[in-house]
Amino acid sequence: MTTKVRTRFAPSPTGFLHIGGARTTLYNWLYARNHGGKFILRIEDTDEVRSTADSVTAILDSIKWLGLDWDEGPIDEKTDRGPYAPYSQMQRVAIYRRSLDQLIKEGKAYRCYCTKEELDEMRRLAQLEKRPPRYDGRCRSLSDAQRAATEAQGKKFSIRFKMPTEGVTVVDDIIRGKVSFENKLLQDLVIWKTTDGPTYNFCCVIDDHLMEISHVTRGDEHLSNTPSQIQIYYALGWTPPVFAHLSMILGPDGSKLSKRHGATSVLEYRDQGYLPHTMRNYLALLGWSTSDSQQLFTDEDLIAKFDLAGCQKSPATFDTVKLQWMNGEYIRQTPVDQLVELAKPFLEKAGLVGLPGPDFKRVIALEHEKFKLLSEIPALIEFFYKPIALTEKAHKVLGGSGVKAVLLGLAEALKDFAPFEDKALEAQIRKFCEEGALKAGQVFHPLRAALTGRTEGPTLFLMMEIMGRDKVIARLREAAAPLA
RNA sequence: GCCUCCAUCGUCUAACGGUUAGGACGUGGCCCUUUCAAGGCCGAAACAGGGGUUCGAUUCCCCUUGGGGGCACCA
Repeated sequence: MTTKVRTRFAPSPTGFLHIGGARTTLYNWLYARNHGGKFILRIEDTDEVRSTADSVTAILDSIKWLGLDWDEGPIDEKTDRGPYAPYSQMQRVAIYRRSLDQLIKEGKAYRCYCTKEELDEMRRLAQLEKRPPRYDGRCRSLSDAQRAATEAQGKKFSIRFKMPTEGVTVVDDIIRGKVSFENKLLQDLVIWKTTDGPTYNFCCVIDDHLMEISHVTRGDEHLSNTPSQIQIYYALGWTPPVFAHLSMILGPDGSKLSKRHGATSVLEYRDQGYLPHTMRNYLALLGWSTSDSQQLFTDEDLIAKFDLAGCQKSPATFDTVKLQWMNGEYIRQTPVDQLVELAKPFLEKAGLVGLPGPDFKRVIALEHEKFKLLSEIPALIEFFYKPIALTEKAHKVLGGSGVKAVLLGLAEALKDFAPFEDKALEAQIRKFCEEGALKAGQVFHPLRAALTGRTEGPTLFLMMEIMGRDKVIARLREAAAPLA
């Protein structure tokens, strides 16, 4: 019998999709696609105070931008698609309540009347006495009479799940192997809040079972929840899915990746000008690799080769430098027409769209191999469109002796020169050098400085062709004017 | 404090007892070149430490050290 593969990503909408979540999504997606299975998106919004609709939107947008699709789940803020709808937990409360009733009826869960203060005190004492800080089970064996008396006082209650007190629970993890936990260390967790709503560890189990999830792949931080969840599966008479816990992503200083390390939201990477394909490829390699250490993958390649069993157990450091290198690789692989489209929002933002000047396509093609980020395109090409501002180095180059005569001479030599094209221009300018007994460098460097305001930039003559005669002559004269 | 996981170049990683410990990013040098890139070639750079097991350990076991995660009526 073959089990069909069904994976899921189940974010709680309390913020943006961060890099770690993106990788978890990617791995689930890859695994499902690799096995011809389904990838499900489920929204875990049981935290009523922190969950927001904006977060749901941001998460959906992030996953879409990454270029990943899901077979079941919310398709927008209002609509769900798939046979197990709804896919947002707050719309599934009636379902959880049925399982809750079952557990209570079978004596596997009980009412707990402890207040937050009592629980805090319990934890504090336990810590003090160097015992594991866990709920001591004081409401577990209340008699009916005690219960009635307590409730007569109008005390509110939560509902706790009775964990086994002996034996071990073994988590069989694809990545980590068998991990055992002593049951006496598990605590009776709250599965239903005082506010009459379900908690994460409860919903998660029920949904993964009902949605027939075959593989639960999630972050390392959930590993210690897993034995408790497994016990809930057992209590409900269900078989747990296969688990895979991914190691964390760390910042450059070795601590958990967070805001102080820079961008953590997927959307920020979009806004910085990374390509979705770069993110997919880079994230895939952060904790997973092929035995030949292949670096660049097409999506088909990635789907074909990806395997959860090959994932690294140790945490990985997120390296922006390598990310940028990879983005440069993929930008170079992008056809110019497409690159122009991708650059549009950035050109727009920089105020270059609509200004007189050459076609973006020619300019972008000219500098194509230089871009590492889409966001740096405007700065590298803006001298074609905006008045130039001299960098310090360029200023120095123009201040050299004899530069004024060179610039004016060039303006004269080019003012009627035709055709105003790459090769012809090069021949003409080299001739100009010869006639003036000038070294190429003595002419090329001031020329570049005058035309671009900088000392580095695109290949000179093709750039002049694209810039056009009028602008070239004007800038030569403009640069020469203030010189002695 | 308790539970649990992890440990190869600066970083991501390969190695499934026997290798000159391989690749990639970054880095150093050279080449190409009007500049900056891109590209090509060459180089430096790692098995955390200590015990075992074994003819032989980066690889298996134990301890130490270091790091991560968890210990909520948050997910």
